[in-house]
Amino acid sequence: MHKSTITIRDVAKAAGVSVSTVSRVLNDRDGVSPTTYQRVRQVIEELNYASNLAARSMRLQQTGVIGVVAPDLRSAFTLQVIRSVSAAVEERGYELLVFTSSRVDGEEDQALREQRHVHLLNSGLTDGTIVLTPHATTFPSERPVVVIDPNRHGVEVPAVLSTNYAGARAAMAYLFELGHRRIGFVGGRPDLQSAVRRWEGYRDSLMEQGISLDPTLVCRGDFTREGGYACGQRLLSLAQPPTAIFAANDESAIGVLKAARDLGVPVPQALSVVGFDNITESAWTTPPLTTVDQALEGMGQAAVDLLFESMAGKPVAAVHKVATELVIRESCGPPAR
Amino acid sequence: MHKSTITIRDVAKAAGVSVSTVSRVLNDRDGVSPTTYQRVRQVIEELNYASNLAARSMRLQQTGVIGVVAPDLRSAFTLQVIRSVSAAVEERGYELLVFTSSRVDGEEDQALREQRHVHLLNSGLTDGTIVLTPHATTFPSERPVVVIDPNRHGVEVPAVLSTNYAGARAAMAYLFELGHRRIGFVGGRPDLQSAVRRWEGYRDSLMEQGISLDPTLVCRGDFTREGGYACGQRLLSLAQPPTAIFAANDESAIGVLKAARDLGVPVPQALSVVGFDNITESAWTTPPLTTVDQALEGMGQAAVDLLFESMAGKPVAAVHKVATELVIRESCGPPAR
DNA sequence: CTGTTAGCGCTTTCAG
DNA sequence: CTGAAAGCGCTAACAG
Repeated sequence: MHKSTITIRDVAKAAGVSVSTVSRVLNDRDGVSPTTYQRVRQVIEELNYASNLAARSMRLQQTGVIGVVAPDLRSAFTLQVIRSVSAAVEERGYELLVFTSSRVDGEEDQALREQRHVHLLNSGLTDGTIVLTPHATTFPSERPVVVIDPNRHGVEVPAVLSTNYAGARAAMAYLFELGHRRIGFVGGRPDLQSAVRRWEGYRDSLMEQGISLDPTLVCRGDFTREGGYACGQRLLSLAQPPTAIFAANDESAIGVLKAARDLGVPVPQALSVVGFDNITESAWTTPPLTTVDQALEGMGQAAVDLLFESMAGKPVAAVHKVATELVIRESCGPPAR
Repeated sequence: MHKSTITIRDVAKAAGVSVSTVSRVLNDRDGVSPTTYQRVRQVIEELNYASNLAARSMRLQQTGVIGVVAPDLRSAFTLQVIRSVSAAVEERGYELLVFTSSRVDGEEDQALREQRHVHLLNSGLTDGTIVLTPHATTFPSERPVVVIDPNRHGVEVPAVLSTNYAGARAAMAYLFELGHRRIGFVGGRPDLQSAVRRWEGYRDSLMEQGISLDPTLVCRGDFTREGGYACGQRLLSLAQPPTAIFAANDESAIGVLKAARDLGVPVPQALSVVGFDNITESAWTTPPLTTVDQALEGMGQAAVDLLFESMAGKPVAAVHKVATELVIRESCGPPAR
């Protein structure tokens, strides 16, 4: 069933030419007579030949493939960024290869895994690689590497980040404007830089309004729906529940929405909810979620731009910030009298 | 910045041994003295050396990597299957490489692209490849290939399918049981086998109940939310709207749910909705969606099982069917009076 | 215009 | 136990 590999040599033999001629035809190099070209092309077609990426990449520096190393395919954030990277990469006529490292053992292992995967790709298969939400801060690699939303400080390769702090401030400003004073917070994993920045935005906003931080209103989630649901349940069961909840990402916010629904708390009448990310999902919730748009498309695009500049040998900025913007939908209103 | 590639030769030189010795150490082959082994290991560590996948795979037949070729990363179906494949692959200690071919030009191109990607992976990089919802029916490949939910008939490699027809029948039976007689249908793309089978299930169920098919109640969607939304709007705007809608997949059903909400039609009081797939999302809709569980996890698992059997040289079944099961949540009820 | 040849980095006989 | 050498499939000089 599985045909034994057809190599360039087989093609050469069948066409009665040398391998180099076939190679020239394959790569559309000059210096091949039209007659020969035709014949070789035909044989390639007949034999259903396709060149071997491994061999090819070992000889060339260019492969026309960009790699992506993603922690796992579970989160909507990851997926949407991959999709935007995919679009940007294809626009440039490159292909995309994704390596997943879903098995999350420990944080240390995670970083090592990321590095290994980057090497695996960048040592020949790909012309450059983009790493999503990496734990590693350094990548020994022969080809350019760009990271998106790194989890730790001090990353030694170009990074694309969004304005997490400013975005959180904007969300809070909106809630204040509506009249909310008692605002709950559903945080993300404290080991993630983005989660920390959003938390700081929440905290500082309160402070500026002269509202003292109430620890009972802060719940530590984990960026998942389930986590958000649990936090929502806890916050809404308080003797004095918040009139608004700012969730550090949309998945958490969706969990809060569900908790509110299960507890019979109408949104936005009795509770306002704001998320962060603007994943496509958030436009489809009931009610549609007001959230901080992280321009996920923009992040993928920016990362690809940085990567190609880097591949072209140009010096690139160490950090590229993508602006956030509040998207107002229907999950917020003034506090219930 | 980008370190010049460190090769096995560099390691050999630094350790004062030959490349073959280093190779032996790398692959934990016998016949290396403990002293030498230690020294080489240490140098590898110091130089931060990692072997080159391209070169390695050119020499070996085993790479420890399984490939996945996916049409695009847009649909939840695709993603969830990839995730399940990922889990099953990792369980066996293999890595996963995903090639996406999002650019959908035409159907023909799609098939060619799939074939090219399979070859690219299977010609050395991967030990076997799984293709999701392929348009191609044949895959010239040197290594095993297994497909999941092929779009066309007559696929020449082992395929994993779910019982689409039976699932659709089960959904319809449930609606009949609740008392519905006027049931709308939101179909999928007619070029997809699964969409056709679900449509047939709908049609035959009606026939068996002695209900003649009303073309105005049938709307052709495209398996997307937007398509489902448009269909929902159309069906619910009918002079005599259906009391229930069976959507050929969950994404469409979610679109219908939104249309109902926007038109002020309460679900399940005035409209029952059933989906198909049971993507994780469907448990989080308002109200939670009753749907036909396609055992997406099971499909990925089954495909990986088939692939490994095939890789081990065992003969495998041409078709592996995964059973569907109706999951009853809160989107259905008896018809309004 | 075309063929010969030398590697890319790696593993694996085959000799020491 | 270790090294030299061949070759995986391919491309890029270098000669004809």
